[in-house]
Amino acid sequence: MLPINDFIPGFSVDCVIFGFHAGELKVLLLKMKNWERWALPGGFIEKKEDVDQGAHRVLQVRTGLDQIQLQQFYLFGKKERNAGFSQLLAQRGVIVPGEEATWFSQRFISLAYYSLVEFSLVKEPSPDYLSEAITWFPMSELPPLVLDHADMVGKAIDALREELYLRPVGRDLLPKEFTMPELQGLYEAVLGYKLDRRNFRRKMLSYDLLIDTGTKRTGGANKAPILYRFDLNKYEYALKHGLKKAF
Amino acid sequence: MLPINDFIPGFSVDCVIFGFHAGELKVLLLKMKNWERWALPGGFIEKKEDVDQGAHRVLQVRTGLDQIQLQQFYLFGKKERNAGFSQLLAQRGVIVPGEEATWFSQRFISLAYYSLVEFSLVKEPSPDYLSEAITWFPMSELPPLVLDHADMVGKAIDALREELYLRPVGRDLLPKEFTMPELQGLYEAVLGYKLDRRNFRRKMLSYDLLIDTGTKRTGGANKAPILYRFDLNKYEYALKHGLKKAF
DNA sequence: GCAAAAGTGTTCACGGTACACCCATGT
DNA sequence: ACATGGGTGTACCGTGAACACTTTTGC
Repeated sequence: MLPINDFIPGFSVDCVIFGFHAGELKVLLLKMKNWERWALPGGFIEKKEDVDQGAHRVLQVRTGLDQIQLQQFYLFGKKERNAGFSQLLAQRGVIVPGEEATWFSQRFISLAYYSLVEFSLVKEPSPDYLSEAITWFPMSELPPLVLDHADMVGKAIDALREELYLRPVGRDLLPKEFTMPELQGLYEAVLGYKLDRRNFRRKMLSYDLLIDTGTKRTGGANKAPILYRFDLNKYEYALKHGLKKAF
Repeated sequence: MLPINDFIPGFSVDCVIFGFHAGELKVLLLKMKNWERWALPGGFIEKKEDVDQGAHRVLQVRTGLDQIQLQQFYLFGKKERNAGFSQLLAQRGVIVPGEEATWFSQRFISLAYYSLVEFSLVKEPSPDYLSEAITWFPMSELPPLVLDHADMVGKAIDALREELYLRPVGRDLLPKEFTMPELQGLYEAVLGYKLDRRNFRRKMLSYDLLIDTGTKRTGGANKAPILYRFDLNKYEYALKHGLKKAF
């Protein structure tokens, strides 16, 4: 099963993966085996790898997602946060008594990351030994989660909203090409309220991050919106230096 | 010595404590015993306490600082970050071979916090088993630090600067009563550049966080500046909700 | 009275907000 | 043609940036 002896004991990582689809912000969750509870993709870090690097590995193994930006946002370290969890896993036959149950019954602290990924990047990966399904859930309709994972999602969205104030968002959540209304929908989904169409467009264009591809998206019963893509160099620069100054 | 068995293995916390004095931003450092290197106040977390709670305890024990807001900002988890450190400690007789040396020779990951404290709160505490002195250093003249502690200071100041964009700063760094020029000096010290006196004043007053105490600071060969204090309720509110919206 | 530094005021440009109007597309 | 939703324009206000003048204090 798990190569328990290779892992840093008592330490785990969990990833809040945000996606954007059908005008809604979604979170990627794994279904626990034999249990009507869901969990963030997470796992353990090997003794011989960097923590950040291990987080990428864990995410890749459990969701198939590769080459994803992961952003640390909080270490969850309450003493009782996983008390009793090992028993619950054992009761449901997910783990077997012995070394494995002992491993899970340690006190764990967990470093949480969040990430923005394009919705379509997630293929249905083969379920692993802990999970039997992987699904996007809208932020507004999260199922019951294990442990403090609901807290994690809450703190992650807070962190993402703050990010929005200082840096652009969208490159990793949208397809390469997208329309202005789609980008606005994303901002609205993250912020949780509506924005003025015309002012949003002007403001976004003023950042000088968008390139007009010259093509339009046809198919709707309305004027075909312009397809844009991000100027990746300028986007990177804006990520590093922020969009504006306060003083 | 250390109650090693009570600690979470392989995990530590470190605190970047910022103070403000004589127009400069300073960092609180402890001098290593028998060694021309300095370290951030840090330590280990007990198995029976929350991580955040343990960080407060560590800070209290090593610096005497109590009732301090601590803000997590990054987990330092590079694999080799403390490789060889145990030997260095042993060579200098800070620790003795055996259980203690084994403890320190584990791979450690370290959660870093930053905090803002009023300069005068730090009394010279009795040095502990690892350190022989405790001193404020100006950000611009940091001495050689152990491990990745210089990185920690760097990332902490970055985090603090971002904080300045969204929330007020000053309550914890200044005395109860302070003048507008003093507050401006603090902002300039954090940001690293000068601000316009008149515009700063207007902007700060517009936040509606300051209360005119009615008294002035005399003693300088110039017009006596007004003493202000923060409206603590409004300050708390601003901390929670941020100073402005971007969208 | 003079230097030093604080308090107050004014002007200008730009960005944000709140609108109304026109245009392309599919049915 | 018409409904739908995207693109463009304008007027107003508030904030931020740049800058000049007056006031107070200690020597």
